[in-house]
Amino acid sequence: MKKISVYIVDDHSLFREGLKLLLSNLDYIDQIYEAENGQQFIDNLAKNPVEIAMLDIEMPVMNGIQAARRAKEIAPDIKLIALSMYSDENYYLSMIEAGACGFLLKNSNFQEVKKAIVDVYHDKSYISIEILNNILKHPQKNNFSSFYESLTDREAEILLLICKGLTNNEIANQLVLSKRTVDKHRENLLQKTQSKNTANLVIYALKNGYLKI
Amino acid sequence: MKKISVYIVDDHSLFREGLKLLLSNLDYIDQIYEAENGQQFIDNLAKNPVEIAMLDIEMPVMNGIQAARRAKEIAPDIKLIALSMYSDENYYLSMIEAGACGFLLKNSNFQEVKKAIVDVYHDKSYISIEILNNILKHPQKNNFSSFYESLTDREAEILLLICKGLTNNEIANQLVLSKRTVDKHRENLLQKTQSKNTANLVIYALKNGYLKI
DNA sequence: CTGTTTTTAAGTATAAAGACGTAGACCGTA
DNA sequence: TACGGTCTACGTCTTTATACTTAAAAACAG
Repeated sequence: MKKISVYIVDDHSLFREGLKLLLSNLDYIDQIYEAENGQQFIDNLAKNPVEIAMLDIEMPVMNGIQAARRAKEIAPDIKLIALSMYSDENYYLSMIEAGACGFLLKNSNFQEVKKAIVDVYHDKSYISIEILNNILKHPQKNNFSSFYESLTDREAEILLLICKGLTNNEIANQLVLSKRTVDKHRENLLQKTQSKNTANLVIYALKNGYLKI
Repeated sequence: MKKISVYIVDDHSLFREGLKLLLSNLDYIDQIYEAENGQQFIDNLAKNPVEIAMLDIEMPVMNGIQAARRAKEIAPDIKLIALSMYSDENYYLSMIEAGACGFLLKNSNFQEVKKAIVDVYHDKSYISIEILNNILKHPQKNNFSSFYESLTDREAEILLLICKGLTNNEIANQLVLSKRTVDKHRENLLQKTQSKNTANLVIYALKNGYLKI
């Protein structure tokens, strides 16, 4: 079997180092490159071509979804494996659409990682059983409607400020808008996210990667 | 030098496996045990005594702070290293109070991990420079006042319901209380947690382990 | 250029939250 | 028993948030 080169893209250095060491012990793994965010990965992908990239979804600077899209533009044949947390459930469809064909939870074991790499390398898709379970348990969270009604940039911006505890008035001042405009954005946010109030909004923001704590 | 046994307590299996492999290559490391949450760690600590435990702060079932307290009860001489994310800044004091004397960010490199283990083993404390920076940048978030005014059981109960998005009226109905009582509890919560509003309360609940998502 | 989405803004309501203060009941303990 | 802390409850007033509607710029894609 031809050896497989791999890119590990994750913002936690320890995680990268550990995974790299685990993979380096496999005889069918060739080069292993690291990047600490999507931007760094994209910037160096041409220089370091790989068969497989393992992408964390939540990362600073450029997240896994954007990175996946760009990677497929640069190297259409690249295979992408998403490394997700439980909390990333709402991103799965975006990742599929961006070209990922492997899905691993970060708390899956190394056996699964190896299987994912081999499967994906052979043009099969791999999804860890926990993720599948998760999707089946929360079908409403993974349907396309919620996916298509994603938040606009402005809405995401305002959502963040709401989560920081600013009132509509304060947000309006900060963004130089009318308070009524912010009122409306907030109302749309509640509707889009199926939230009843501010508390629900904060939880939504957290679960959907808009807010990092 | 006597060899050092280490417990790795983290809910991400891949992270554990990677760190374990990294550590196992060091000649001064003896046994390496793993647990995927605080409960599992505490349950097996007597069976697997170690010099050093590396504790993730945010974990399901039992978090790092509770685990640290219990561990010190079971094995007063154990040395504890907190493995934190950027987001755990509000936990530092709790972790110090719980007995941790090492602080590592998960995106620190393996060099730092090694130094932390050696330092902590020799009764020195170790704190990664990024964490120190972070504390110095946000001194108000790390003061003792908030730490000493911990919440009562009732307050914690009501905090949870607030986070779930219930209104004071709904909470009053659910707990068979007057709405005015819930009003008062909420007011006290805001004061104790130094929060301005519901959004701040939810964030507080998350950062302080009252709420798990 | 045209249709769509996003962003902006406002009117008019009601509901909920937040900021003061006060005070009795209960419970463990010093 | 007396004290401190918690839990309960109420009054009043101000500020914020929520719900419903309408609509005009602005940005953008086909």
